[in-house]
Amino acid sequence: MPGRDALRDSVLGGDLVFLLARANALTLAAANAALAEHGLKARSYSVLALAADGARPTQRELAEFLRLDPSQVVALVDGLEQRQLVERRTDPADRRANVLVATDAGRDLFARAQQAARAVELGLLATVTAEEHERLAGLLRLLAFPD
Amino acid sequence: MPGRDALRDSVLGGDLVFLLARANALTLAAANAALAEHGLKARSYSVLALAADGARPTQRELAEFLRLDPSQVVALVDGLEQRQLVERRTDPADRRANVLVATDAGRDLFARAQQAARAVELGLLATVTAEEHERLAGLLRLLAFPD
DNA sequence: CACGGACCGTTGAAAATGTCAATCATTGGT
DNA sequence: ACCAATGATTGACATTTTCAACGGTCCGTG
Repeated sequence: MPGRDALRDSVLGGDLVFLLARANALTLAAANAALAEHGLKARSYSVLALAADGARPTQRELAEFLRLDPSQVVALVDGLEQRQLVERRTDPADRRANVLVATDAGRDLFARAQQAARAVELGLLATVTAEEHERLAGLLRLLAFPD
Repeated sequence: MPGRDALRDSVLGGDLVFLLARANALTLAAANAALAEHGLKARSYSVLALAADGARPTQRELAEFLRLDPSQVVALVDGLEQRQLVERRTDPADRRANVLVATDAGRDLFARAQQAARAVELGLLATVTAEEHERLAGLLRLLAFPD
């Protein structure tokens, strides 16, 4: 029987793809748990966040940014729109496209949910200095946005 | 119309959970593409890896380590066993448990797949020094294994 | 020793996600 | 004015996730 962490010291222990997958699974679960009290999940929180800070993204931009199929964005936006947290406005510059805008209620909810999200993030990295925290974010950005 | 990266500079740009999700999605896709020529995906590669380096993990240990439901491990191991890459041996110390062992063919395939995996990882972090690469792995380990 | 509760692997079903093609309205270039 | 390309939407389909139930085994307690 391998000790509790014989596996951790195996080849996969240095495998970035695996570490990313596992870290993602754990943090996603933590985030979903914290967002649940606001009726959100990481996905809907992300959409609300982008709508709330005035970037006025189209659904296609949302899909690309969140790495979702456009049809998944439809469902996500439907949910938020039914709760009156977000509005679809047809883009005056391109009437095929919908631009997402948060309602006042949406911004309010986001502000509260964001605190929960921040608390989770700090909890996850409680053992690390703010400097290392930022370094991690920077390295992840490199992986998340390879230009 | 937000510039190509107005979204990137939004609140989510500093959201660790989001960055992890996106980085995971991209690296997973890259890894799956590279492993496909060996008939593997990231999941089956991980199982094979753990079987191949002699840790002799039980399926339950595999499930916990890979953050999968035990029933998913069944399917994964079934696939590898049918291809004779891996064997189930009932643990002599606990006859309820199966211990996973790679066959010679399994170890061979793993050796080849591992090269592909390493190449992907280096490609993903090509813009970064080896030191930063290792620092990233270390920080991810903190998130992936919060003890 | 026998019992009973806990645990391992397996199965099967249900729910959630992901992927894809087809469609309609609109755009932009020729 | 045409037509290929694009954004959103729908519906179908595959894959993945999650859960409950089961038979076999283990182990501590009576």
